[in-house]
Formats: sequence, C-alpha cells, structure tokens
Amino acid sequence: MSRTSPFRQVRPVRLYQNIVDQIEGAISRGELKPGERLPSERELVGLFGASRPTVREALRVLEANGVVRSRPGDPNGPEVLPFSSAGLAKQMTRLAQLEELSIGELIAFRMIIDGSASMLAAYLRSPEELAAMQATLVAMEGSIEVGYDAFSAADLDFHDAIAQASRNRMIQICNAVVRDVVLQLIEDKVSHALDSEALMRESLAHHREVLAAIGAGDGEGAARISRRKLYDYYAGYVPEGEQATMLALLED
Amino acid sequence: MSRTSPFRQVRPVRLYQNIVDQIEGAISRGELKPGERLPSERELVGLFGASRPTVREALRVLEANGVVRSRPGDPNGPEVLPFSSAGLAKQMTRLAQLEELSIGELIAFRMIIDGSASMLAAYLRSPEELAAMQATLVAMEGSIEVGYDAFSAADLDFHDAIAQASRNRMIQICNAVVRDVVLQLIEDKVSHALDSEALMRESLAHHREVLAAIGAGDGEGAARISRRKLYDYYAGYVPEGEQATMLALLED
DNA sequence: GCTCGGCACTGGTCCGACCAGTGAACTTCG
DNA sequence: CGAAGTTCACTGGTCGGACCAGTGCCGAGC
Repeated sequence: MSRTSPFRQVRPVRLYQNIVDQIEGAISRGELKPGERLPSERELVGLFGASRPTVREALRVLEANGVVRSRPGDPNGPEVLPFSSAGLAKQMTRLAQLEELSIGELIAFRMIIDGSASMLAAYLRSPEELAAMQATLVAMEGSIEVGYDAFSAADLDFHDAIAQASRNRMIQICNAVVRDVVLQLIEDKVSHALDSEALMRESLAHHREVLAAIGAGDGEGAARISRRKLYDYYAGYVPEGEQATMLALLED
Repeated sequence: MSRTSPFRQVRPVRLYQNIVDQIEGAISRGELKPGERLPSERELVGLFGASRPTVREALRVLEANGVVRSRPGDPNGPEVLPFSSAGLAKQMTRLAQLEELSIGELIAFRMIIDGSASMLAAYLRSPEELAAMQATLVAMEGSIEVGYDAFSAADLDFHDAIAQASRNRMIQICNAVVRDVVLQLIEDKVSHALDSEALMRESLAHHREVLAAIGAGDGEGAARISRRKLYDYYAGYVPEGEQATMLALLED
C-alpha cells in the first residue's frame, strides 16, 4: 500500500535501455529540442561505448515511443520529433481492438470529453475562437453537397475547434484519440448509412445549436446539447445492453 | 481534406516493422493470447526469414509497446503480456513533462474524469460496487492515524473503485493515468502541506458526501461534489491565471 | 550562374561469435 | 521410491565486422 521501503526490486538493466533513458532525459531536460538531430548511429556507438546493434535497438525503442525518427541516408542523423498524440492514439487503438473496450464505452467517453470541451469553450472562448468555430460550420454546410467524406472532415474540424477553445491539452488529446479510434471502428458503417443530405443537414442543425449555446456563454446547455447530439448520432450502432451507460450521461 | 485518392504514399517498409505488424496482428486476431510464449529469437529468425538483429529490433519495439516481454535465459521464449495502461501512462507523463501541459490543465481534466465517473457510478453501480467504495472509505478513516502516505493510497483506492463502477474502461484508464501524473508532479508538495489530521478528516468528509450522493443515485450531485472537492483540494497549487479554467467546471 | 554527376555518409540488414543467466532433465542420496 | 542437488542445453544480451541501397552535398562541367 505505502511506498516506504528504501529498496527497489533489482533487475538487470539492459544497455539499450540505458541509452534510451539518457536520450529521453536529455530531451526532457531541454538539452535536445524537437527538430534537432541526433548524431549518426556510428557516432553514438562511440559516445555511448556500445555496439551498433545495441544503439540501434535503443533507437528503435525511441522511434516506437514517437520520440525520434530515423530516415535511411539522411546525413543529418535521426531527428528529434515534436510530441504528438499519435503514440497515444496508437496505444488506445490497440486497447480498443484487443481488450473489451466496446463501442458503447467509446461513444460514452466521447460524450464526456466533447461535452466538457463545449462547456469550457462556452466560458473561455475568445472572439477569435468563436469565429473559427463558426467558420467550420460554414465549411460543413458547403461540404454537404460534396459528400459524406467531406462533411465528416469538416465535422472533425468543428470538434477540434471546440477542443482548442477549451484551453485544455488533455481534452484536445483525448478528443483526437477518441476521434481516431471511433473513425477506425465504425465510421464506415456510419458513412454508408448517413450519406443522405437530409441527415447531414440535421446533424448540421445540431452543431448550430451547440455553437449557439457556446456563443451565449451557456456552458451547461452546450454540454447537454453536445452529449445528446452524439447519443442520437451513434446510438444506433451501440448494442442495446450498452445504451444504459450512455443514457446515464444524459440525465440532467 | 477528403480521402479519395486511390494511392498511398510509398515509403520503404523496414523488415522489423513487418515482423512487428505480423506479431501484433496475430495477437489482435486472438491467435496469440496473453501468457502465451513466442518462439525463441533464433526460431523466429527461421520463421520470418530475417536475421537475429532484425528480429531483435522487432522484439524491442513490441516490448516498448508493452506487448511482449523478454527475459534472458527463459527457455520458454518471450511472453505475450496482457494489456496494461502503463504504456499510456508513460506517454502521457512524457507529454506532461515535455509540453506545455500545466498543473491546472491536469487538475481540470481530473475534475472532468472523476466527476463523470461519479455520475456514472451513481446510476450504474451494483450493490457490491457500492460496498467496495464504502470499504475504501473505512480504510481511509483507519489510515489517517498512520500518516499521509497511507491516507493517499486509500484515497486512490476510493477513486479507483468509482472508476470501476463507471463501467467505462476509458475512464478507468484516464483515471489511472492522470492520477499517476498528478502524483508525480505535485504530490510531494501536497503531502507536506496536508499531513495534518484535521485536513485529512476534512477530505474524508468530502469523500463521504460523494459516496452518499452515489448511494442515493444522485449522479448530478455526485459529479458536482466531486469536482468541487478536487478543486478545493488542489486549487492552492495552481497558478492564479489558470484557476479560471477550473472554476468554469464548477458553474452548475 | 546553373545543372548534373560523383561521392561520402547514412541507415537497414546480415553473419558469426561469445557471455551470463535460466530452468528442466538428470543424477545422486536418503 | 521420493526428494534434493547438479549438470547442461538453450535463452536472451552484446559485440565486431561486413555489405547494400539510398540521400544530400559539393564540385565539375555546361
């Protein structure tokens, strides 16, 4: 329960792990910034006193973590990457596919995140951010005639704009992650079913309601509308038994 | 904007990446289950037709992703691991440390997650889950005299129990992740400041309020109390300028 | 001045080798 | 016959050296 023991479990430390730690440490201490380059593998061999296979294993781990990227032939060496939620999205996608993560859970979570984002946006948005949201709605309207793909893309922009205005990077990340996962799991079904102008216009109307609430500073209302809209939009794709969870989020 | 092109960007596919994909695919198709073992590196060399360094790089990536674990000398070969949120937590921790993720954002996010979890728990909890929550509160009360470390641990158990009852794995994961990150960033400060019996008893009383609302099926109330409790608990550690975000979550 | 080709260097892959550790089969003893 | 200790085949970790296909720079030729 507590963390009082002065001792740690000892386990053999692999050399490549040591290298990974050193490089990650240098980055988190700011000694290496995104865009900068690491020395070439052969130079690192000298710097760390390890062999090239070992250095390469360390680079593979860093690459898997989304920290650096190696490109063959690049004379500048591996590049330190800016943080992106891609790594997070990948992990969550794996979770969604491997584990008992159901569509209902995903949608419910999205209701929470998007609702909270709308609420925060209503209270915190700057005039510019509000204008940006309105612009995405205009884009949505224009894309209706183009087809569902374009409409869906504009829809994403709208939700991104809201997440942006929430001023909370965790929300932005979760928004991006869940959007990716949802897209991957059920968007094909939705795209076939919803490819009708009437339904897209209905969706657009819902988005307008959310934006109106945000514009009016009505956070609670924006959150409520946002959650209900998502429920209506996706409920048909969620098994009966799971809808209770989602409905619980609408009781207010 | 749209994804209509029939062509994909071509990029050289690394052999080790191919191996990673195959093994991950086998796992997600259920052909490899957690606890099972992969063939030894030398066998994999034959199975994939790649050299050992290449196979090893693939295993390093899988290991970094938390998919398998290699132990030197183990005659059974690398082990397929059950999914854990450790990988997610690691990524988020890195984000929190590297990027502009502030304490205020983290706490605000925790208010959202914990509040939503409490709300869902109020509507969905089984009698057993309610009993489990009550048990953690009893443990909290008993741990007050032991010290802040024990109290904090019991506190975590309480919030875990709520997340559990929310029936949403995404919430459980976010709960675990944010808890880890918050713990890492500011818990030492809190532990010094709050190591007084009176303050712990006050915190305990707040927890009781939340549980009472959950027990009564008052989801909205549970969420509201939970958010406010977190705000009161942590607000002192958040810079003035960021408190607005957090306060926005309390306007209901 | 601009273009084009060569070149030094990159990362990707392979081979063969050695080491310390592990666990199971085997041997030995009660 | 069963339990305890020992042996040993095999594991993953690390190393050095080697070859290849690309990349980007720089100098030669226009």
